Amino acid sequence: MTMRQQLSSLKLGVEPDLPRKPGRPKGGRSDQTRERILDAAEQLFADRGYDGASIRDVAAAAGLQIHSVGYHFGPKEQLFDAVVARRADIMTGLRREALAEARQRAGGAAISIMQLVRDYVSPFIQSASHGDEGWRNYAALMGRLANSPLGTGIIARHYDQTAREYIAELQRALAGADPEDVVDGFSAMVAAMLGICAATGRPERLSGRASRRPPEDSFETLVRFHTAGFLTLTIA
Amino acid sequence: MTMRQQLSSLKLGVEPDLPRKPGRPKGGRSDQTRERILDAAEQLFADRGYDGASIRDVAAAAGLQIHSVGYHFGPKEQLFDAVVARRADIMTGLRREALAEARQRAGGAAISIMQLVRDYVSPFIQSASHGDEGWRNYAALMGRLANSPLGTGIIARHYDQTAREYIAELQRALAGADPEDVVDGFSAMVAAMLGICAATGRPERLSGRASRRPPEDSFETLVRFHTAGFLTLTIA
DNA sequence: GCATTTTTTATACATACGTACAAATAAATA
DNA sequence: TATTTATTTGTACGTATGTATAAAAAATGC
Repeated sequence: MTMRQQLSSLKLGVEPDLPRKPGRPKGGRSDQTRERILDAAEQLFADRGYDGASIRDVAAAAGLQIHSVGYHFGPKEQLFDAVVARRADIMTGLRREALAEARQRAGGAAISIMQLVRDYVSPFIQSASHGDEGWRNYAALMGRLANSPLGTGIIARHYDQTAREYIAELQRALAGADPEDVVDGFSAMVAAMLGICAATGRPERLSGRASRRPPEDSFETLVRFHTAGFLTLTIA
Repeated sequence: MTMRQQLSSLKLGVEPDLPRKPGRPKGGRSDQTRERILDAAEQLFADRGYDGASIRDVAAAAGLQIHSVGYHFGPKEQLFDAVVARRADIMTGLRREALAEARQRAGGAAISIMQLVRDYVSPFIQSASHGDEGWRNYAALMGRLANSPLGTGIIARHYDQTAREYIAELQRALAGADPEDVVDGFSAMVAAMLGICAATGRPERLSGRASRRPPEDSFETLVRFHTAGFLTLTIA
């Protein structure tokens, strides 16, 4: 029995609802099907990676036949991109909104480092900890994607623009700091954010804790920790 | 043409040397074969992930027939573990050595935060930047493994013990800080370390730089940044 | 010098994969 | 009511996968 087969026998959180009959569904039922496929793909890609999750697994987890996935999303790569894009758009919206508000409050002055760190990281960690299972799967998927060649292009497409805006504000608030250092600090912050939400169990093992520390607690630590890190970059 | 097939046509750094004949090679030639297989597997696992790299690809990259891989390493999972283990042992040795020296220098007193950060991170970043191609591939592989379920057990097996020793020293140096915060800081440090060596090209894109920043420069920034982060944890 | 061991090649097998095609069915449209 | 469109099912195809078996060939050991 291969590892993939072992994994395939795992229960998935996406309940198959009902076996459905062929035929055009009434109303926008197809949108619902698309969401179900994306949910199932999100979980499987997060758990097993792009190559480890098959289209068959996705279809089965969504309670559909194989070809329905291809019908709605085309080839596998497009399905993967659709999974990432769905919540990336939401995430980017939240971050841009927070940035706009912070800019307004600052009224022309530089935004504080702590505020920038908080505003960038908070939507992700809040979604991953308070959101539904889909958000948790999405967070795990993004963590897995972070250092992989496959993820690079997708992340660039969906997240780089907003990242650059935050970096510009960080550099403004850290006048005198080497801009490259600020980028490194930003990268460190993102890496820590993804690590917190990955739920690998490593922090528990390293601290001897029995249960997982609430991501909100780690979030507060992350904000303090990385704010201090950024501030030290101004000291040449 | 599938994506995997496109990738398969890429040139690999492991040159096939010569087609060899069957039969027992003289001397410890088999050790050399094992190293070649590990080198090829290291690169392919780093580039394409566990499921994305096939045993056939590994064998071809090493200039061998398919079954030679299975002969030397058994099933695929054992090959993967052997790839990780080979350099993990070296890395762990360097870190423990550095820690022992630092303890001796401190002579019973707590080791400085900056020293601990430097000693833990330095072997990895130095190997990944000054070492041969194998070390670069290994660093990329570890980054890819960091947030994946598959990597969790392997990392635990090879890296947790040393990590706990460093964390204990960090907690000693940060008397008064919440031990859980220290673990979060350590996790952040490791995540940043892996991100620097992943060579995804994202820092270049975010900073507008044409070429990659030398990892040594990022290393110095990481040390400063994370030392400041740890120090702020003592302020309740 | 002959038998044994080690390592490699060559081939085979059952399964899983991504994708495509044809048919069926129900809603929407006219 | 007749036609079209949208969506799902069922099946099929060629290829790739992990693993196993059999054979061959070179070095070693007695």
